[in-house]
Amino acid sequence: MNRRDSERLDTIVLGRIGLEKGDTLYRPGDPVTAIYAIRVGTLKTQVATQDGRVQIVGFHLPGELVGLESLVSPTHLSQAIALEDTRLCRINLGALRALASNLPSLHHNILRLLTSEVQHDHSMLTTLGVMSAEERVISFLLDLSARLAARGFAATEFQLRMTREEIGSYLGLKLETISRLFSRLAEAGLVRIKHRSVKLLDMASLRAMLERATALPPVREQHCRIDRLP
Amino acid sequence: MNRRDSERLDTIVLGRIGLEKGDTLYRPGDPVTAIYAIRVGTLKTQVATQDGRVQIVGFHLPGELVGLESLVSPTHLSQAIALEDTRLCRINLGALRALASNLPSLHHNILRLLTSEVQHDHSMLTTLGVMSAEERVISFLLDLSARLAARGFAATEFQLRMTREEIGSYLGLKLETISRLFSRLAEAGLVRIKHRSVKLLDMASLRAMLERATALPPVREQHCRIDRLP
DNA sequence: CGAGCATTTGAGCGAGATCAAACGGAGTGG
DNA sequence: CCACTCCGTTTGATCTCGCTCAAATGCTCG
Repeated sequence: MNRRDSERLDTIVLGRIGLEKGDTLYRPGDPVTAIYAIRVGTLKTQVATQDGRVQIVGFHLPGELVGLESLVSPTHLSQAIALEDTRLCRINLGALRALASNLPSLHHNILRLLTSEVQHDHSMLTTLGVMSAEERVISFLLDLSARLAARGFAATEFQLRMTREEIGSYLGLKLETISRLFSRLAEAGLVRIKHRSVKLLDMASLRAMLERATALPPVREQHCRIDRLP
Repeated sequence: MNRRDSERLDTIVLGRIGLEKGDTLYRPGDPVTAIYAIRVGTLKTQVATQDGRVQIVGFHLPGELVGLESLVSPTHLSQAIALEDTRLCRINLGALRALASNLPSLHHNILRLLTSEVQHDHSMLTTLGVMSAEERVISFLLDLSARLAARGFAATEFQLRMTREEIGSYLGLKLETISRLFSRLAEAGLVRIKHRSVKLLDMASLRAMLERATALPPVREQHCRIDRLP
């Protein structure tokens, strides 16, 4: 999105919202009237099952958007909750739609954001589907690090804004498992984790432990009829 | 999408493709030139890790679209493979974009399809994150049943087009576990499964075993201050 | 009819869950 | 300012569900 588009985008910002830690931005069933850009703070989005089990489907950092997946739904299907005191821009959906229909690049960007959401979800499905607990935790730390770095924050030293239980919910593990694995990684000299403050000491080794598992692979041989990958 | 739009859509169909069982439609790294509508047959889409572990992220039935998540990406990030002999319509992406910019309802529909993809992925994340193996298998059978019914096929009696191993990859389980659970559900009189042919005998009980786990909506308390400015 | 692959079933194992207890830090009220 | 309390975190002991390894059976398709 170029500067001019950004300026026109500013015209559809409805207002600013402040949330305190624990506040809900929206919940399942709420009518969808806006999407949100995070100025300061962190949110989680989660879906819940009838019996109270919760799956956290995303953590959202400053500079990222929230609520995009509800773009065309009449009501929200997930719940967004602030992990700390947070300030957001509220972006009017109707105005956004109107503007987008006159601004192909905006439309294209919305599509791009949505598809990258899908691709992130696919990588999370891979994480939950095939990775060991240790790999999931490393993958979580590296993902957080990369996203913070992309926003201009330090890549190797940061504060966790979520509890062990929330990390566990996100990764399909229990809080004790998260705690144990943090301890084990620290023992191995790969990280230093005290409470919520994290320092990644050996990014290379952490990445190496994932290379076994991560990465959307390069091209494979040309013929059809590959029904099993090596 | 109404009838007139559908007719205009027909004008951008590039051609028809036939795939044999096991053929790859596209693979990671391929340039994205089209999306596909399934006329007859079934596909799986999967992402692979460097070391060869595979996560199946979707099964795609007749009448559904494939490749939508690559809409704005220059190259594919996943691989699509036919599970049986399959015929598809190839939809030219450039033409689709051009048509969409003159046809707001088409644009809206594309967004709707993408967001429902996101929501399906969120429900899969919940499945992988919090459900037991038995719940996952039931959820898989009911999802398949519902999607087949939505396309006019029988809801309680159908053929599986995928192996136990593929079901396992989709659900984050091993093939032996799938087989054992099929046997157990059959023993309990809830289903009849012989090889690839499935008959759901007691949908009510199956749903009940999931209700514990599924469904999104209960509202929680907690206030949201939408009008407090930073 | 035979070969190869998918499926079923059994036995034993292990990663992660569960149960339990102690510790520590942040916020609150005296 | 300190003590108390609450909650998040750490760590240990044990258990269990789903995995691994193994072998037999049965389709499917050439």
